Amino acid sequence: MAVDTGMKLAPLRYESAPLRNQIIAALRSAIEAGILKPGTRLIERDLCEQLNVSRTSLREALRELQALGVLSHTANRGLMVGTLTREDASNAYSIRSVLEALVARQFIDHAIDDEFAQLASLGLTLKKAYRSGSVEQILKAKRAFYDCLCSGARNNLAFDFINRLTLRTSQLRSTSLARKERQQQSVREIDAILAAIAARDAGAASDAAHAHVESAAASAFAAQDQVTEDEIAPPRRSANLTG
Amino acid sequence: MAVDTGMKLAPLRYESAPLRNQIIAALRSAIEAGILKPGTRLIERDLCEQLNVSRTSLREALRELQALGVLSHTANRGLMVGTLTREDASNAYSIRSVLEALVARQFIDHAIDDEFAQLASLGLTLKKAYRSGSVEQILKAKRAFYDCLCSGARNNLAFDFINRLTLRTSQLRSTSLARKERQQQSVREIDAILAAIAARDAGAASDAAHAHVESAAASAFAAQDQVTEDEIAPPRRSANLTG
DNA sequence: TTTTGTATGATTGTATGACATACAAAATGG
DNA sequence: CCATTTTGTATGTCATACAATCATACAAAA
Repeated sequence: MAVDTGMKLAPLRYESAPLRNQIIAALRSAIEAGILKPGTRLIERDLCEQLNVSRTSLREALRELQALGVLSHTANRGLMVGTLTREDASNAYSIRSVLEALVARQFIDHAIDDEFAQLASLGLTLKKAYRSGSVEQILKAKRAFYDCLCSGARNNLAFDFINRLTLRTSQLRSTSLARKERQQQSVREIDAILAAIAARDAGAASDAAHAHVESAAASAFAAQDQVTEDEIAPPRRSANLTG
Repeated sequence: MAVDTGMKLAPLRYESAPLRNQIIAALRSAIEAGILKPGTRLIERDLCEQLNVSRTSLREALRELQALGVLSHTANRGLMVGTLTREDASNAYSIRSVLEALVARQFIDHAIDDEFAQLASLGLTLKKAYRSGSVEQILKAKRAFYDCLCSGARNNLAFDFINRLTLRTSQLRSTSLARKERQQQSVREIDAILAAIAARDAGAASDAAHAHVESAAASAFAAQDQVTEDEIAPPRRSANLTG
C-alpha cells in the first residue's frame, strides 16, 4: 500500500536538454542578437567547429530552424539566415494583428477572474520593462504577457503562432524596441489593451490589440529605414559565435 | 554556343529532392490518410526498415515534422503522431478564420484584374471538385485556390500559416470533407466569398470567409463525434507504410 | 503477499568516418 | 579574352558504434 502523506510533490520531470536544443537556442539568440545577420550562409563544418558539436546534431538542429522559417534553403548551396522582405515583415505584423485581436476576444470570453488579475499584473511588469528601456527585459515581459493572454484565452495554438511570427521578425524588433519614443507609446497602447480587457469590452480590446501591433510595425519600419543604407552588403560568412 | 530559340524555358532548377523531403511527404500523407493514427509511436528503427532509409535522413525528416507541430515529443520516449484535442481543433479553425478573412481583404486591396479572373476560375474548379465528391480533388483544388488568394493578397506568409493549420487538422478534414451535406454547403459558401470579392466588398468577403471556416469547423466536429466511440483505443505501434 | 533490487532489452542521443554528387572557383589552353 | 578542364568546397546519405535512459521482467528479501 502506498503512503499518502497528503503532500503534492511536483512531477520533477526531466527537462529534456538534448544537445540539439542547445544548438537551436544558440543559433536563435545569435540571429536575434544580430551576430548572424540575414543572408549569412551557414556552413555546417564551420558551425560544428565553432559550437564543438557533431555534424549529426547540428544538422538536426538546422532542420528544425529551417522548418520554423528562420533559415532558408537553396538547392546545393545549403542554408542561410532568412532574409525578411519588407512585404514579409508587413504581413507578419498584419497576421500578428488579427491573431492578437482574436486572442484578446477569446480571453474575455474564457478567462477566469484569477487570470484577469494575473494579466493585469503582468501588464504592469511589461510597462515597467518598457520604462526601464532594457530590450532583454521587454522581450521577457512581453512573452510572459502573451503567454498569460493566450492561456486565459484557452488558445495555446495562437501562442505558438505568435511566437513563430516574433521569431521571424526578431531582426526588426531588436532595433525598434530600443527607441525611446516607441517605448513611451507602447506603454500607452498596453494601457489601452488592459483597460479594454478589464472592462470586458471585446471590441475595444480587439481594436487596441490591432492598434498596438500596427504601431509597432510602423516603428519597426522607421527604424529599419534608418539603417538600410549600410545593409545592402553582400552575403557574409558566418561570424564567430563563441562570444 | 547555346541555342536561343526565343522561348522562355522554365528555370527547371532541380527543385531539390533530398531524400528527407520524400520521407516527410511519405509520413505526411500517411498521417493524412489515417495510416498513422494520432497517438501512434514512431520507432526510428522500424521506420528505417519500412522506408528503407538510413536513420540519419529519417531523423532529420522527423525533426522537421516535429517543428511543424505534426509530431509530439516526450523525453526518452521519442515521437508520436500528434493528437489534436478538441480545444486545439477549435482554435485551429478560429485562427484560420481570421487569417482567411485577412487575406480576403488584402486580396481586394492588392490583386490585379488578372488575379481576380484567375481566382474566379479556380473557384469554379473548386466547386466542381466539391460536386465530384473526391476528397483528393477537393484538397488539391482548395490548395490552388488559397495559393491564388494569398498570392493576390501579396501575403505568402499567410499561405504558409494556413497550410500549417490545415496540416495539423488534416485528420479531421479527411472525415468531414467526405460528407455530402458539407459539400453542398461548401459550394454555397465559396460562392459567397467569390461574389464578395468580385464586388470588391472587403467587409462581406471577410464575413464570408469567416462563415466558411466556422461552418467547416462545425461539420468537422459533427463528423468526429460520429466516430469517437471507436477511437478511445490505446496507443498503437506504427502500421505498415508500404501500402 | 508485497516490496525492493537487479538484469536485460528497447530506444533515443550523439559521434565518427566515409563516399557520392553537385556546384563554384581557379587553372589551363586556345 | 574566351572556353574547357581541374580542383576544392559543401551538402546528402549511409553504416556503425557507444552512451544514457527507460521499461519490463524476474529474483530476492521483507
